[in-house]
Amino acid sequence: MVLQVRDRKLHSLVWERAQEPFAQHWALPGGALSGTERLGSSLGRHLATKVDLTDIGFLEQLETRSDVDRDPRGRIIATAYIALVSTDLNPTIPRDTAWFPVDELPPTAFDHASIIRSGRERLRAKLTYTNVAYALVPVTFTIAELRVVYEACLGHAISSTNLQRVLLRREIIESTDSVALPSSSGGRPATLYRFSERTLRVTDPFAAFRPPAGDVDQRHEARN
Amino acid sequence: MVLQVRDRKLHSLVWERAQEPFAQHWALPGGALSGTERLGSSLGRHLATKVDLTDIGFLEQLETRSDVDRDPRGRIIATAYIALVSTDLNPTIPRDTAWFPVDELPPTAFDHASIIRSGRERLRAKLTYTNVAYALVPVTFTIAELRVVYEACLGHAISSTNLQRVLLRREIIESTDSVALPSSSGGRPATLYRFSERTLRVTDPFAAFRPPAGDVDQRHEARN
DNA sequence: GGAGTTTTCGCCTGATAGGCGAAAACTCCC
DNA sequence: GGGAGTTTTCGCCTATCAGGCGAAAACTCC
Repeated sequence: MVLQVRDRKLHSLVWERAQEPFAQHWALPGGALSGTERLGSSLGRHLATKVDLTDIGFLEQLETRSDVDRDPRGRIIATAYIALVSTDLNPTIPRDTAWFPVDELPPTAFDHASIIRSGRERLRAKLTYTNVAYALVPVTFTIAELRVVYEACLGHAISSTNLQRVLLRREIIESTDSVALPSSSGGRPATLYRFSERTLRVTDPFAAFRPPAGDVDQRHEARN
Repeated sequence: MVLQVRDRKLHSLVWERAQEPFAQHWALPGGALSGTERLGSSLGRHLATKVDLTDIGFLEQLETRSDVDRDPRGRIIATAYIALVSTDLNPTIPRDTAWFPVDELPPTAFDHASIIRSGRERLRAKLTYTNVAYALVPVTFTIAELRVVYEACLGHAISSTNLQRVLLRREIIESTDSVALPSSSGGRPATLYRFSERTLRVTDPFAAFRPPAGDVDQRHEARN
């Protein structure tokens, strides 16, 4: 499932199926697994050949569906992934492919609508306690741009004041020296920000239940 | 992966393999998927037939492994699940089966050690922002018992004072009228508590980025 | 130069994690 | 029966962080 914020809405990349079952319905990109390939790289290959998407900022396994009747042809097991694409990319896509807002999906094939809902929830959750947003925006961005992305994914309005303060306080983003080009509508030119890290980092979800201060946590030294 | 807190440590149920590959190594319980079964019920069947574990309080898909070389016999794809068992259950298990502390694992088969690490991390995370602990303790329990469970899973000491206050404040647990039998070591008899809900409920991971107060969130009415 | 826009910053409030210590309610032993 | 020791529970206080509000800053356009 390839997700990108376009036109202030969270979109998913979908393919129109030519063959039965579900001909003329929209399906998530993907395909059968070759015998010598891992799931992750299989997805990368499918995307690179059909769409010119080579730099995916974030790729994560979502879940595996095994319902017996999810495919009328018989038992097909599918593992869904989430891929996030930055707003500054606009890959050329084949004619049978389209971006659809996740909240205004056309008739979908298989259980793909349900998978997309599940993926959106995962993304919503991760936005609030990780820095995944780095994969959804360019390397540098303004708070206003970042706000649009957060609003599209979370599905509700948020204040740019809060967004800026919270992310700065958590040291998830940091300001650069440069400012964005003044917009045509006037207003103070926005500072450009960047993510301090562009790899996944989780903010401790709760202060609660943390080890007491000064505890060295001997039992789990090899934390990873 | 069946997890239970025993003797103040988080344990995983493992089977000793009789056949190659990895004969005499310990592996996670599980088996091949029958043609007409979903992954979840397949796990239930495998557990019920070999071990008398019928009431699993919590069962959740963890992840699917697809590395080409994870099984020397060839490409085998495996989907791992997490099952949580309450401390008051002690199922009879076959002779080739054992509970091992997740931090003191014997030589394990395949990538199962890595899967167990991954599962432990998932459990740690969920303990801090959900009420999953309901599946690890009996219906009623004392704060001291609950603390042992949390400490075993989190891997560090926590204060029962804080645990009690935080979980009560979040309305995750509530006190009952009864008290536990006085322990032989003396001390004030502990109040018995229960989880207000015994189905998974997530505490909002952060206050940040919430919809502004009074916002009805029209765009995501059909939240599920 | 003034009006309108957008961004940024500072001040304050409210909620919550969590440390510390005292009180409560027991058992055991002399 | 009266300590002494244990364990649980409660109250008080503090530190941290989300977040509302408003003012100042820095532009464009007329």
